[in-house]
Amino acid sequence: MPPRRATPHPASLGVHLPPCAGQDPAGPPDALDLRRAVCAWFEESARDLPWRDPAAGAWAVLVSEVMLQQTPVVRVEPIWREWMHRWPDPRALASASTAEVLQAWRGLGYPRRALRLRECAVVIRDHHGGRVPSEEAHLRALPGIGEYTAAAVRSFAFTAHAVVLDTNVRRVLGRVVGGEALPPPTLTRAERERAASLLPREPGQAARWNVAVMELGALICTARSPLCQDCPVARHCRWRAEGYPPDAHAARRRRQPWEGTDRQARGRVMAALRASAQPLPRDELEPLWPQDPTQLDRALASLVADGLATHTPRGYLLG
DNA sequence: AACGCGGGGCA
DNA sequence: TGCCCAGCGTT
Repeated sequence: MPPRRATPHPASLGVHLPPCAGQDPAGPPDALDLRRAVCAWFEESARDLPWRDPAAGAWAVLVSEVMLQQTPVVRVEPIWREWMHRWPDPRALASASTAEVLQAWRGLGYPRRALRLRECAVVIRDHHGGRVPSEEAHLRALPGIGEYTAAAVRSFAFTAHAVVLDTNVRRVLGRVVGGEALPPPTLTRAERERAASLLPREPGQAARWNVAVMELGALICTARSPLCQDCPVARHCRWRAEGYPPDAHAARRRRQPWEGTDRQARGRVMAALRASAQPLPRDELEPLWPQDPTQLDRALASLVADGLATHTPRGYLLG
């Protein structure tokens, strides 16, 4: 049984997806068993996340996906609810100010995503009649929407046939099919081909599989300490069968430092700007980063360049 | 292909 | 402390 669990009732996805039946001939012979097991597990163990509500709509899905880029679900959920209440559709967000949007993004990290999300809203309003597009090319043309997010929106919001390859899916497939502890540092063609070969041909089944395998990676097949005892596909898992060989790419995986970096300085400045209703003179910013005034200036300049801060005669402002 | 970009929680 | 998290855009 999964550790943090879930809901008294089965989770739902999209509108009328068929149950995970399985006569879909795509993929290796084993694939059918694999899919059935993962989907059955999902039915009873999935988290009841609000953006999976069938009534949520494509805008809700798009907002959730952008927020979830490199940010854990638990931190996204309350902010997502707030955004949906405040800006229930693209037109609403398109009318919001930069400062409002950045203020409301608090705690999620990577605040440039908030600006891009509002830009998405403007483009959707001006070029797509206020509705989230479903074509891949149109989605990819939106700021901040890359390969993963476009596929996720197409699959989850439009029940399209799309290969959804996030960090969870990559890890699950890498382990179960590839026998590797962790996926390579950058997404490879081989991974795309593997995922495509496992994707059910029928779009509804594909969408179901996508969300189910992603959830498995999030709850059971976790990066740090996988719960193989509770895993519905442990008997299919090559990594397990081969005795859990260590991460082959460990040497090439590089960690990003934090202490003393420009990123930390930027974050500190942003927190101060968010907390202040009025412009902050540079003198009042200096105590935030006493160790290196040059670095502070660099951080300020980059924030202004990114559109996250404005330099007025009276000081720096959010947005 | 590699790098910059937040921030919090947990082993 | 190091690692991880439903990645993207730029170089």
